Amino acid sequence: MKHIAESTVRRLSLYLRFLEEFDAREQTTISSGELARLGGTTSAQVRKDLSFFGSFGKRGLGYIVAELISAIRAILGLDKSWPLVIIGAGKIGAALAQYRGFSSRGFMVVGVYDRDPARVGQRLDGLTIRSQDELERDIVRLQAKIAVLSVPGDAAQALLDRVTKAGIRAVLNFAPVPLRVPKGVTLRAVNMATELEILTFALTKRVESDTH
Amino acid sequence: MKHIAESTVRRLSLYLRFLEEFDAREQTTISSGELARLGGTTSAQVRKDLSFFGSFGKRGLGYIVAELISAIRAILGLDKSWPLVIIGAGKIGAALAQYRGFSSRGFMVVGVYDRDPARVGQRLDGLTIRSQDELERDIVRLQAKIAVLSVPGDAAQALLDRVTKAGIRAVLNFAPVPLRVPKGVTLRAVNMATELEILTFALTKRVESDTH
DNA sequence: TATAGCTTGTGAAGGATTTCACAAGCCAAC
DNA sequence: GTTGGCTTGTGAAATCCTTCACAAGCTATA
Repeated sequence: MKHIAESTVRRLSLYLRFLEEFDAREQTTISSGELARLGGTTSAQVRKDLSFFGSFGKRGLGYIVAELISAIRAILGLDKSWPLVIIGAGKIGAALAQYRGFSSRGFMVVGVYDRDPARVGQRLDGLTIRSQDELERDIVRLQAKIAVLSVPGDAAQALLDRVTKAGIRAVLNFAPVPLRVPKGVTLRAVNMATELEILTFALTKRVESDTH
Repeated sequence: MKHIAESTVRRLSLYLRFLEEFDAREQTTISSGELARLGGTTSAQVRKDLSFFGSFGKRGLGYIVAELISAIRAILGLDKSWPLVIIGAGKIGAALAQYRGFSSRGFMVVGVYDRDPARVGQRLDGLTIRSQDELERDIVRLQAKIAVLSVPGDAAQALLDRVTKAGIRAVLNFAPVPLRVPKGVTLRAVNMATELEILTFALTKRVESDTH
């Protein structure tokens, strides 16, 4: 398959959210134009995004909501269940472990780990916080491929190295440091400071261009 | 000024992080090649990113770390302090309110708000959770231009409308719903499900291309 | 069966971003 | 001061992504 841009995948995820809403309201068909309006893009963009993966619509009619949902789920890999481990049960890790939005989309938090012995054994919304010593064994046993890393920056790389050796193939990093992964492992970083800095850049530029 | 791509701003934020590390280690100069290696990009990209804003280096030598830090800070608007409000003191909101990484970069959490009367009045790391009724007054009084929105999806749009009317000009949205902002307001969304779906897409595609 | 009214799927065009490649310029050594 | 070794800044080329525009095809109606 040709390389797919991240922007396309991101939009597919967005379309899926709208489609699920439409499905709940029992609307059966939808046009690329409607999806585009909701998603803040153009109808051509919607059709192009989908066209990389096949043709799912009916000319003159649009898309059958239920069918398109299945199609996008399959494209994104959401037709399977994904066990994931959360490493670091601090503020962010705990918030994520208790976030309800995951299970509805096929993500299953199967383990939460912390290095602090005081935290190990505490319960977090149905899960018991486990020692980081158990990480490798659990990842192999549960066949987890996805890890969420929410530990202090100085611990992140070492833990990442350990879990990729144990079989983790995709990592969502919340630690505010850039990390290296071996080939074949996908890494995404969510960095609060960077997000805010993109905002201040926009604010700063706006003020400047107002005065010129 | 010509339009600047978001990818450029994102990289500048990343360079800044490396530069601050170098500064702490008292290294005085750095070349575009070194920055590129750390940031996972190319030296030409680093130089091009900077060239939109001026020329900050010395040929044959590279960049003076301290000077480049000041320059990038000014570009991103980090040479001022930015008061920000956090709306919603649930798990995510509370985690953000207690996150230490903000203040070091010029962001000052000046208020945390919740609609739940049981939460109002509780203390959160030096701040008292306030009622959402106070939002407008506080935003005007404190001249806050940035809001972090960490409320349930169904409450997000109404709160966003209120705070933009009160003077908020940039919003970081953690609610898992797409939002609309008036012209002149910058909106960024952080959506955990989308981030994970980009990972599963990568995982799924990898498996497929392995078997073909 | 023919027609009118929509909507998809997709090459081609256009626009944006990244990479290339090299002239210009600085520093250090002698 | 001259030379050698580096590194920047930047047009031009290449690549990537989005938008345009229209033929193809579906549905409904008569």
